[in-house]
Amino acid sequence: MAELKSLGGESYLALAQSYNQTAFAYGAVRGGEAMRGYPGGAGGLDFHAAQLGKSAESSGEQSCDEEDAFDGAKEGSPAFERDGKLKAPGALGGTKKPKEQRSLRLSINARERRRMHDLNDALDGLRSVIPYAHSPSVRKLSKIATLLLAKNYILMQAQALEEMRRLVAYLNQGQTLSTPIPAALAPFGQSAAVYPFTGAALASCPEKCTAFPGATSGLCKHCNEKP
DNA sequence: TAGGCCATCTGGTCCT
DNA sequence: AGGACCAGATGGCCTA
Repeated sequence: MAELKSLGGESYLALAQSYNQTAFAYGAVRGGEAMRGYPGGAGGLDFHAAQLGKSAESSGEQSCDEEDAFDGAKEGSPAFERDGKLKAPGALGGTKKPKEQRSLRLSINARERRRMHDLNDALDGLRSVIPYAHSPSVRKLSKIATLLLAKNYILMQAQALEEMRRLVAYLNQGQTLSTPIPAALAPFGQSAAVYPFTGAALASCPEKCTAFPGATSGLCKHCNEKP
C-alpha cells in the first residue's frame, strides 16, 4: 500500500487501487516486493499500442546454445537421481540410444526455452502499453503485476467507454449542461480525474474543453452552441 | 540474510 | 511420434 501512495498520476491511482485489491487476493503483494518499481509522478495515460504484435514475430529465434543448455541441467532437478545421474531412459524416448535421448532432450529444452522467451516477449509488449512510467529508473513490472494491472486497465477502459456512451446519449437528449450530471451518468466515484467529461470537469466546460481538444466539437454540447 | 522474481531443466499430459 | 502446454524443482540475482 505504501508503494501505491507514492504514485503521482491520478489515472494510474485509479487503476492501481483496483489492481492492488486483486493483487492481494492472488497473493501477489508480499511485503514491498510485488509493487516495486511503481513510479512516483507517473505521467498518466501514455497509452501507445503501436508495439503490439511483437511476440508473434519472435518465435523464429534460436537464442541459446543447446549444448550449454544441456550442460546447465541442474543437479537435484527432477531429471537427476540422487546420485546425480540422469534418470532411466523410460522417461525420455523409451528404447532410444543415450545419444538420441540426449539429442531429443536438447531439442525439447530449446523448444521450451523458445516458448518461454516468446511468452516473455508478449509480456514485454503488454508492459509497454500499460500506463506506468517507462523511464529507465523505474524497475519493470513483475509478470504477475503486469497481468493484474493489465486486467484492471482493460476494465477501466471499458468503464470509460461505457460512461462516454452514456454521456453522448445524455447530450443527445438535449438537456442542458448546467444541471448536475445524474448519478447514473457518473457511476465511477474516482473517475473525474481520469475521464474529463464528468463532474466538475464537465461543468466548467469552456475551460476544460481546451484541455481536451479531441472532445470539444463532437461531445461537448456547450461547444456546439458556440457561434 | 531472507524473500521475491526469474530463467532453465524436466517429466507428464494432451492434441494433431 | 512430435509438438505445445503445464507445473514442479532448482539455483542465481537483486533488494530491503
